[in-house]
Order: sequence, then C-alpha cells, then structure tokens
Amino acid sequence: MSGTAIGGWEAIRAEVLRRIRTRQWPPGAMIPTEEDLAAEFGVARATVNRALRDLAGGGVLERRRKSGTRVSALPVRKATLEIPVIRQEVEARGQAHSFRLLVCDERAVPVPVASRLGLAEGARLMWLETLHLADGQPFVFECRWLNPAVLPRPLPDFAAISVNEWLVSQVSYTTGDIAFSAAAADAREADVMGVAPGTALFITERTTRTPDAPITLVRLSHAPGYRVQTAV
Amino acid sequence: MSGTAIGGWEAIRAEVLRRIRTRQWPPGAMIPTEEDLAAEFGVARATVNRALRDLAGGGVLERRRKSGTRVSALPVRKATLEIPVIRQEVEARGQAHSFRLLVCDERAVPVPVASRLGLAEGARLMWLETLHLADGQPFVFECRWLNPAVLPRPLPDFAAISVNEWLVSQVSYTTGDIAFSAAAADAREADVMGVAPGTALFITERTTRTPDAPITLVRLSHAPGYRVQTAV
DNA sequence: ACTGCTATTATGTCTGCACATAATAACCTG
DNA sequence: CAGGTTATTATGTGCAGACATAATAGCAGT
Repeated sequence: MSGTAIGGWEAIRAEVLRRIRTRQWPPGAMIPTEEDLAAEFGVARATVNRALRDLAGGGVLERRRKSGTRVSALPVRKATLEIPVIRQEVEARGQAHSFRLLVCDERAVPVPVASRLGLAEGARLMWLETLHLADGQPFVFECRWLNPAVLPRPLPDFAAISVNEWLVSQVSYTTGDIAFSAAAADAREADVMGVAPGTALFITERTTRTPDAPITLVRLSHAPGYRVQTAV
Repeated sequence: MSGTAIGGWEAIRAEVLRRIRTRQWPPGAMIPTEEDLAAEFGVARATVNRALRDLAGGGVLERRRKSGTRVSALPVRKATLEIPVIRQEVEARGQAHSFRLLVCDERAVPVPVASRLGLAEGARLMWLETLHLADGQPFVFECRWLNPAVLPRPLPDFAAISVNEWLVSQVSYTTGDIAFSAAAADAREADVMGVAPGTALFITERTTRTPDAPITLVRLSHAPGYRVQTAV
C-alpha cells in the first residue's frame, strides 16, 4: 500500500514512537528510509524528516547519513530544564518575593575562581551576596562574582533591583554553563539561611560569559526542601 | 536591499541572535516578519522559519500567530540535561563500573509511594537496592520500586544485569518525570555509601510509567562530590 | 457601549522538487 | 590482495508556492 494518509508531522512522530514503544522497531534496529515512510504514510519526505529529526533531537533515534536511522540502543534521555529568574520562581509558588543585599564590594578573586573564569590571577571583581526571601523566609542565598568591565553603565543600586534580574534584562542571551550539586551548609550559609551548619543544601552554580570575557559566576544555595523537577 | 544572501538556517539564527545580543532588537521588542527577514537575507521564508523556530524553542524568542515574533522580555533559559545509564556515566569518567545487588524482594508499598504512582493502597511491588561502584568506590546507591505486572517475562537475574540497564533495553521510551534535590544521608545510606550519617548527598528521583500503569520509581543517592552539569 | 461577524495578517505546516554532504559499498589498479 | 578512487545512497538542507490556523482589528447592527 502507499498512502494511508496520516496527517501532520506530529502524527507521523506519534506513529513512529508507537512502533518503537511496541517494539515493532526494537532498540538498535534500523527503521525504513524517509522515502519509504513518506510513501507509506502518504506524505512528503520533508514531513517525515521533520518527525524523525524531532525524535532524534529527543535521543530516541540516531541518524547518520547514508547509514540511515536506527532506534537508540541505550537511549540517552534528554530532559529540558527551565531556569527562571528567582523572582518568577518564588511567585510561581504563590509566595511573595523580596531580597536583601548583604554585601557589595570589590575584591581580588581567589585563584580557583580566576582560573575557572579565565582571568589573570589577582584580578578584581565585584562581589555580591544577596538573600532572596519567599514570604519572608530564606529561599536562596546568592553569592556572585561580577565583572564590571563588561557591564553597561551606569550600574544600578543593587539594593533596589536584584542583580539577578538586572543582569538578564541588560546582558541577556549569553552563553555559559550550569551545574547542580549538594553541599553541607558552611557557617556563613547556616547563619544567613537560618539553618544548622552542615544541613544539606541544594547548590546551583552558573557561569555566564560573552564570547570575549566572563560576565558572572554565581552560586545559589537553596533552602532545604528545594527540588528542581521536570517531565521527561 | 533584498538578497544579501547569508547562507544556511544556522547562519540566519546566528545573525538574529547577534542582533538580539547587541540589543539592536532589545528584550520585549517585536522583530520583522518572516517574510521581511527572508527578503532581507535573500533566503526562502521556510529557512527563516527554521531559524526562528529554533530560537523560540530555546526560549530566546516568543512567537504567536498574527501577532508576530518578539524577543523574550524575561528569558526563561532552557538547559537540556542528558541522563545516561549509570554504567555509561561511570565509564565516561574513565572508571570501571560494577554493581552489587543488595536487596531484591517483594513488599507492600508505603502510602506516599502508592499515591505518587497512582496505585491502590496496599499494592505490592518489587523492591531492589543496588549499589553502583566506580573503580570499586561507592558511586550511586539505587533504591527502586518496580512494577512486575508490566514487565516482559522472564525477569532476568538482577544480580547479573543491572536493573537500570535491563529496564532501558526492555521497556524503553516511556514517559515520566525526574527531580533533583539534596538530602542528608540516613543511616542506611551512610552505611552503604561509606560516609558519615548526615553527609549532604545529591538525590535524583525518577518515576517512569506507561500510559496505563506505573513501571518504576527510583531514588539515586549520589556519592559526595557528584555534580550534574550542562552548557546553556 | 456592547456584541458578533468578517477581513486581515503572521505564523504553522505541507508539497514537490533540487542539490549538498557524509558515509558506505563497489570497483579498479598495481 | 591491499590500498586508494569512484559510485551509490540516505540524510541534510534549500526553494517556491500553497493552504491552514490562530489571533487580532475593524465594522456593522442592536
């Protein structure tokens, strides 16, 4: 047969996914070529391509020119996390966001930080400590190195607008990386967050850079109970 | 002018991104229509569409029919995490993976677990505790509820093949969710992982389900120092 | 004002065709 | 038979044109 006429690339994707899930196309197996599938479903090859490309993007399929398309044997599941601004995160929980600027000065960066940011040893950056509150309770303790050399002037009053928010509105859409880990609260964190020293805290670390220079390195210590969750 | 002939949808994407980064198109601003951009760049509208759709997928642009395309005001950054099988994760670090099956039996699920999986109270599931080792050192302590009703038979010897790996090869491509958090090691975790009770551990929790029934709920307690990292 | 219909508009997607590219298979030659 | 060259093949991407769809704006009638 040729032309069972399923409609839309999402329908194609769904059908392919169904065949994979039912093991009609088991892990590691090759699937028909785009042309064959296009003929079977009665659509253009571009439509099949769209569906298969989407599945490949999700790690379900592996595609190689000339070889063809195979079902991933050991699927590397890909989850996409949304990383909102802290204020949005708090407000999404239905709580009121506020923050307190605890420290804001300029100091020489420690060697590990300098090397991680690709700066010369002994470079000086701004150092900001901000405590974010949800309904008045400590939510996140934000410690940030900030490179004033790459920032637009004038710098605002960071006691009035959160660094976090000012940055995304001013130097948005940059590259960088993000890491999650767990750590015991040190004395400073325990004091600021109002928890016992040694409490397990969820830590988010982000570096942000322009193509030329580092912009910021931030460490967020989240209050106990914090989770980052997403559907797969 | 019409037809500056930049080539390829990735070039279009790069150019659009450049204009956004340089604030030529500031956050919240509308950008020209696909047709206009196609004319300006001297490409087909489909090519512009591909580029803009990709940027919208990354949270940089917001698109709505009829309204047009605007630069996200408060960009919700999206990071994609790759979640490999534990063996792959260990081997990617250049270490040798091994594991020990500590517990494997059937028991009644606690109420919170049952409700989270959508099972009746008092349901019975398999319970497996597996310790994964990297070069002989504890790496991850895996505690898993497993629904035998939905699994293909015969079940293998989980002392010989890791549940983790058997599952992805047998009941692959299902839906579910994943969450990361931090927790203090309890007595059992401390004992198994060889750390002091109360040590901050990085926790990964995943539920997996078919459209009809839950498959598994797993909690991974990672050894101290573990980080999950990704580029943005 | 307010409501409901219609026209407009930008994006979403599809088709059919073409050529580019990468990876493999087949072949030819020494 | 080894090694390198060429042909084949499946995917990647491009184009132009078309229709579908959602959201908005404007207009008419009450």
